[in-house]
Amino acid sequence: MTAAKKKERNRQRLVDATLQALAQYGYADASISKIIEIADLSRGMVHLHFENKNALLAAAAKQASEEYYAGFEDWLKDTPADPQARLDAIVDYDLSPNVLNEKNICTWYELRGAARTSPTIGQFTGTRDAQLENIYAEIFGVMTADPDLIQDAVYGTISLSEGIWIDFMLNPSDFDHAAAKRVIFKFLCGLFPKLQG
Amino acid sequence: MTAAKKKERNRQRLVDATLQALAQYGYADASISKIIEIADLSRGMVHLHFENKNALLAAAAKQASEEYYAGFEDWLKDTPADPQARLDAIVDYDLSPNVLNEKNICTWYELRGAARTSPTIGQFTGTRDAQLENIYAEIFGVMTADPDLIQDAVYGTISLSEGIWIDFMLNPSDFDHAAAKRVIFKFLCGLFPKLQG
DNA sequence: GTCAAATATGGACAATTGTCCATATTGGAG
DNA sequence: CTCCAATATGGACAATTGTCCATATTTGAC
Repeated sequence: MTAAKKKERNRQRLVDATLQALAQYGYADASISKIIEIADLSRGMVHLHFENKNALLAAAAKQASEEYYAGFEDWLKDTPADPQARLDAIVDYDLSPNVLNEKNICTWYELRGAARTSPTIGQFTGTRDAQLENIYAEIFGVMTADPDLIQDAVYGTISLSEGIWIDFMLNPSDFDHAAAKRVIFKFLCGLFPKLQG
Repeated sequence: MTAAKKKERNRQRLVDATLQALAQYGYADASISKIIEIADLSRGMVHLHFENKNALLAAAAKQASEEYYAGFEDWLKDTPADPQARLDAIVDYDLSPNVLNEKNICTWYELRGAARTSPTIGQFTGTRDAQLENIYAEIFGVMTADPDLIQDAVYGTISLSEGIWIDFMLNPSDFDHAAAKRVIFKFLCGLFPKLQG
């Protein structure tokens, strides 16, 4: 393996270890000591690859955000263009183990909390949120010309998903996939009676 | 002022300062140094009133939880018993500045994150959640006999409120009260067509 | 094989953390 | 007023934090 590849691999290990530490210990206790222990690398590596700890956290936030969309596009690539099918697929994706697993959800919760005091991290949590809004807005735009309805649908669907993720985080073992999907579609059907629930 | 009263007042200042520090700096940076600076008390006071820092955080979580319900009962005390009026009042309460203000929402977010690794804190965030479920379940129980519908309504309403609170936290200046209330009632009307909304 | 550059190691460092305690101040019963 | 217990102060303490650097190892061009 070339030197550049080895270096890149270690950088990646640091980012992955950071995400795991966030999920496992929370933002407050995701220290560099814990991160390098998970990554099985030495202390100096953080400084070699990143300006400081906050830059490492930002890189982790960036990756978490990008992973969501990479999986998203892959999940939807064979989905028909009609709104019903696409909504169904998106909701399934958001409730699939790709997205809805303890590590992902907890990490995201911690990063969002950190975003409040760290603009560098907020940049990445914010863009993920904005992208998701656009995706929903596009689909709902096919179903209605009423901009207020589109806005309500986007806002409601995202908020509802957000709340469901938090419920999952607080009580992963009790989580009821079917109920979650059913509730989201009950909301959507209330707004768009044409949809099948 | 008696000695006991002065002591109790200082204990209260510690708890209040803790909640403020959580909102202002986040759980990770809400150190004892910051807390006593906000409370304008000396370092040893934490140990006099609480076994350790975690007990102080737990007391803060307890108070935050209880304040929610104290305000809740006060807000609803003159509300008619019919479901429509009560739901309207509850949603208004959850969107009122009593509940939906930056300090409250940020504090709650931080405490919930901390609850994940601290059972002592989780105890209080958990009971608040459970109480809220009961309140909603009781109201929906008046509107339908279908237990599945009740469960979906409770789950959806709480998740949606939760998501809306997070949206507020992430973007308090852009928050649209009217839209939030409208979306919640669109959800409820989808489930219970009899509702006006 | 040689050697300079790139990469990695792990300890040093000041700053800050939560805990604890010796001391000072205050309150109120006698 | 006296004096002891209750309350409050602020510094000491080891542990841990994030940062930085001297040293070691590895890489790959020559």
